Amino acid sequence: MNGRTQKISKEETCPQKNRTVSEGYVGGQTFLWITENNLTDTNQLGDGLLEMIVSPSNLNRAYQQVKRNKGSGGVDKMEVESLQDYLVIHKDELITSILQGNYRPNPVRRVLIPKDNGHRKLGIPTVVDRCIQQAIAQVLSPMYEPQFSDNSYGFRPRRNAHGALRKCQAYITEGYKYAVDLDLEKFFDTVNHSKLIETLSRTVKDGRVVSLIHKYLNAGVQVGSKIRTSEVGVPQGGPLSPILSNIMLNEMDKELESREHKFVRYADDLLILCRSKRSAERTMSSMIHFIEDKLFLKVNREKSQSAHIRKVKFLGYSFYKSKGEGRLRIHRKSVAKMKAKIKELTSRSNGWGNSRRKEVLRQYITGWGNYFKLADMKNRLLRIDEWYRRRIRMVIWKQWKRIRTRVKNLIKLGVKKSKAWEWANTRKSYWHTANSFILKTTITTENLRKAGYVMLSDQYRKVSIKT
DNA sequence: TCTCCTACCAC
RNA sequence: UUUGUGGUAGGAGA
Repeated sequence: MNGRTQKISKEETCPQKNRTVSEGYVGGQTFLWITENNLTDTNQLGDGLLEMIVSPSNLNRAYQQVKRNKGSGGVDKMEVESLQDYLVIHKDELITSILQGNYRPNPVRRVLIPKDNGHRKLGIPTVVDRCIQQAIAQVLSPMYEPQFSDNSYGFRPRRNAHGALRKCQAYITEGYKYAVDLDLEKFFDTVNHSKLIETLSRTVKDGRVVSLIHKYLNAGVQVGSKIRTSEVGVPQGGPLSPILSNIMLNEMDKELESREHKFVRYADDLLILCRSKRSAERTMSSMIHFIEDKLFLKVNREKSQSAHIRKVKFLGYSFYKSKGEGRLRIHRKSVAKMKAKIKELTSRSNGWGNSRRKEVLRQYITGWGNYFKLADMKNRLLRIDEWYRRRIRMVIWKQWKRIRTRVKNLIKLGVKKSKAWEWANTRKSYWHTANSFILKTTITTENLRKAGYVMLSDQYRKVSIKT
């Protein structure tokens, strides 16, 4: 199964490794291996932002990123494998049409993916558009990073969910026991274009860049063979979308900061910490007002609440306070999800082979345990482990039961008793060794306790890294 | 120490 | 069945 991937990586890494052979005649641009065939036009680098975006080094980095992600194609069905060939041929006309302002992005391909409730709408741009969007994002990111809030953690370099959770924990320790949990309804679909463009042009002074981004917002979606225009929303699926969402919601962050609220935001998930129930309620209604009237976004009132910190769910965790300190625990929905997944992996994965099943389980458990390692849960860890062991035993028992009924049927049909039981025992020992192997080696206390130890060492690391 | 690749997890 | 960030494990190399 990994023969294919090895082959691909060999084929694709070789030209990159060998790129230095051309160093002699292409001078300073050698590291841009897309352009090494035709780089007569590299001295168009000005100080304009658009020129920075279409500069060979930036476009090259963007291309590399798009290729690395190995996403599927957009409406033109071009895949990332053929992207390089396309770019070396059409790079010049692409760049000039972008610079002249007559580049028209393709509409995005509509893909629906199942979510917990309902489905999520994705808009997948063509691979070429993903490159250009990535190039824009790469230039915008360093411009915006300094002005983004310290309390915003989603979609940002060197920031993660764990940082957001640590911050919540710190606020709770400081005595903020009530929280406003605001859920922005279908955030990506409801972004108001003119508000976003207005916010954008406050920082992005190059009007051509703003207009290019505007074109991406207006590119529309293709459903079947029809192209539908998009007056609101930013397509969920483009490299530009995450930073645009942060640019939009940075306005909200600034408002919260000017009101001196304690808050933590992860993408469109917002938690405002308050000292009292009354102030939480007041904050919630005034922030809903602000978000809907000033930012023209919609707040999902059913999912939003102001409540004691024990009741809120944030990034898969929930909170409580013990001995004056804020603590984290795994929200029960996350535990339920994990159980469902393990159930699926242990029972419905027939025909996968045992080593494969063991490997998949190990990967899932380590990933899961690693994400939820911030939770205070020695007891919880052991409970999960116990549950898992019972689950495996049950699977073994069920299989044995199935074998026994089958043996009885065979005897009824006239098969010799000894022959039937001999067969049964070989089946039994097969299943038993298969499953007890998993029981012993995959998860168990060792693996889960390891997650607990990692948590402790991580606290040390966290202190030193996190300034 | 660093670079690159794969796989998985969370949001 | 997509994008982004971060994390974990494994592999190849100097």
